[in-house]
Amino acid sequence: MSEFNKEAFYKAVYDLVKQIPSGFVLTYGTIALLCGRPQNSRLVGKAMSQAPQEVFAYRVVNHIGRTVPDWAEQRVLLEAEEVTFKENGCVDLKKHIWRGYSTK
DNA sequence: CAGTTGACTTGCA
DNA sequence: GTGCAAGCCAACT
Repeated sequence: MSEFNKEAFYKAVYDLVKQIPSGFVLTYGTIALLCGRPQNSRLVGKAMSQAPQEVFAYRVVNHIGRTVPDWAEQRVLLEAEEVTFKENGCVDLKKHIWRGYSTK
């Protein structure tokens, strides 16, 4: 039976986010996909909301590069990591999307 | 225990 | 890229 533990998913998300190098970002959908739940992108966000400070939650953005609805510090932290932001407030995913899990 | 909400994604226009 | 609608699942009310 395919029992899915939220705890395992959360741990996988945290472990993955912790591995993100500076200057790179990842989308919730990508994280959810790598954790084996492409449809649970919301759970990734929910996990991040409960994530401890030892997790680089600020390196996680949504699929257009938009930051968290109510987290002004995130942009500052990303800018400090040489992450470029566009005038519309979106991160340049084309340059900063992390591919460490699958280098081609 | 049913309904609403949310740090989201995808598809269509 | 932007806007609207539908889908998805856990947590909250």
